[in-house]
Amino acid sequence: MDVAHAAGVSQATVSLVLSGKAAGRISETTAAEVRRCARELGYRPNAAARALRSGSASAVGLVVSDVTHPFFGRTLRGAQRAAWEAGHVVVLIDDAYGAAWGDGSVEALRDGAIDGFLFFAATPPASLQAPGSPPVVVVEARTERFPHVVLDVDAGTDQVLDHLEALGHRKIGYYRSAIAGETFDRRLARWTARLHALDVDPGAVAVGAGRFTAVEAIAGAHDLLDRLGDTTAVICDDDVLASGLSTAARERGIDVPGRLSIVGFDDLDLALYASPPLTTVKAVPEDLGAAAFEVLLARIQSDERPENRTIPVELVVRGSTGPAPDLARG
Amino acid sequence: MDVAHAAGVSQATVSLVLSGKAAGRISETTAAEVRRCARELGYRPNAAARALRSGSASAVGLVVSDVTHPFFGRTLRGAQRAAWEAGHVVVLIDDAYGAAWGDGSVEALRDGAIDGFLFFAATPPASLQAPGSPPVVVVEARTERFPHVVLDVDAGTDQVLDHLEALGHRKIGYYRSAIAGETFDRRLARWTARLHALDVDPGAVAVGAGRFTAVEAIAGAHDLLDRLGDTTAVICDDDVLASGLSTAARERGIDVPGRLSIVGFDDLDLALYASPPLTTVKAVPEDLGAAAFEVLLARIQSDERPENRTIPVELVVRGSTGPAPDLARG
DNA sequence: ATGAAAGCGCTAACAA
DNA sequence: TTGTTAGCGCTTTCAT
Repeated sequence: MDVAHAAGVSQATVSLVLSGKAAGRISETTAAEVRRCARELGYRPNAAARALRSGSASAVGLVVSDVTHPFFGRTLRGAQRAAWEAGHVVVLIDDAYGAAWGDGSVEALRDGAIDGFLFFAATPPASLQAPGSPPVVVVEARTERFPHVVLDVDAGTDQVLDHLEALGHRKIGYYRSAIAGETFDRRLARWTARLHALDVDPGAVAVGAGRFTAVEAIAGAHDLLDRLGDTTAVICDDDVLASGLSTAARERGIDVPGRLSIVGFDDLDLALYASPPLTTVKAVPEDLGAAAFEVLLARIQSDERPENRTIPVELVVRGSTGPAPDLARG
Repeated sequence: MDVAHAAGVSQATVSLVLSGKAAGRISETTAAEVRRCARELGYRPNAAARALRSGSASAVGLVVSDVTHPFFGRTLRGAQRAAWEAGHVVVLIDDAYGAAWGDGSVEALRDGAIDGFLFFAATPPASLQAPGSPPVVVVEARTERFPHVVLDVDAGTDQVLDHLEALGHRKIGYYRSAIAGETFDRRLARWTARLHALDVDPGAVAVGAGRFTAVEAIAGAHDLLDRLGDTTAVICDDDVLASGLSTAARERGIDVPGRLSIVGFDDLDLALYASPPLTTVKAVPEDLGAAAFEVLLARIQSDERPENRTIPVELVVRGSTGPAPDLARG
């Protein structure tokens, strides 16, 4: 049960060898023997002791507003994988859109257990802004206080609007997220600016809001369709909402894209099941997650504030968008 | 910086108060003062030290075969929530269907950091069967070696088959998971038995296999449809596959449910976006996850092997199933 | 190239 | 009711 004893060396030697700090300090013969004994005895260093002594737990906390959303599942995968490769472990906290914060849940992740936090579209509690708090990186929200990693939603939204405009659409509606988020605010701002440029009153096109579940996305979409008017295209804050809109339109017999073009965001698997498949803005959430971890790691290791990162996105045109109909004639 | 000092008591008193073991041992006056000082100084106990000393990290590892699958997102949420309420933290490992195991990833979750493991449709490595290993509970797979929590897939499959049979279907095909899993084997066994009872040769109906991504689910569905023959209904191992089949059928102009009935499994949000919405077996993955954590906790605390648990499921009939067509006439 | 020894911040047994 | 004390298993400095 005792590697040091079995190998006939001191505890310190074992530590050096097993933590990879033996180079130039311990003879290769000894090191090999230590490793052999460790393997034989099934020895694994105690993480708690290591964390206590070294002050680093090799663990980061991921706070996600909704583990259930397909986008976050993939972001999580990217972050988890990057963390794993860097020898870090990932602690998951599902915030359920703020439901968990009332009692200061993050604080419960006690010192010593976590080297830093990643917030995925969730807002870090005030306590993490205090000096001496563990480092924080925010994903998909630009903040002053923390370094962040975001999708290039401005460019994505512009591409969507360019595409629709090229197809002749002017009355472009918006199906928004009912969940607040800086990322959604940015998209809204681009859309508003574009409508103004087109000399269209944003109040005169169909707008709606929905939450990220099928039932609510479809219900919200019906509300929006009730007020469709002469709107010929709707851009959506994500593919869940877009799928809801696509489903609602089908339920009403509204032809997509003949009567209505729909554009999603994220390029989730969902986009391919819709009929017709959704034109959407392709993001690679795995990259987003991985980049976020890298930034956090840089922050943990260097103590300097790392650069913010922006992950590119790309418009993918599928069947849900088409030329604007001439409603005056139709 | 030092609560004991600030409150004028010993370190031990602080420990007792802050870990809730003060009842009947420390005066309420003292306890209140300690708590006040702790709050004032922003003191939080060091988790690593606590874990080292007490031998329990209050953390469990969740090994998931695919964080990206909507079913697991919800299962994860259930487990995470239950763990949180019990004061435990959840460490996430995304196995990516076995991709991560080559280098013995779980072993890297070093002793002292994890009190136990939950395996979601992933197979615990041999090392966790050794005596002295942390407790393991397996989710959605029945095993001899470990306690487990599963959905009642037998009952679910039977309900599906009853439903289809009542609608007059005899040639019932099967769209299987290309990913192996005990849960899928069970469903297959029920289906095989039923076909035999109906005097139908399982080799004579349409069968296919697919993976849980849109692209592969749709591709696999097309393969299956190539060999549709006189099959009038297909049951699917989950809603992802069923959605793929629904999409593929639409692409081919196959009427659902007029020509082909489709049944899914899980009742994911996906089921509602399909057209028509999918008849499926409703599971509540949050319950599954929560139950799994409870079983693990029981195992951690009592050291006895806890009872296995089975979570009930329920058939939800929607538009994707209908009476069997009379193919001879058609 | 290796060992001895101190101590990270807690908890629990024992004293008072 | 509270304080004293001895470690938990490691890493790290300082000797050798």
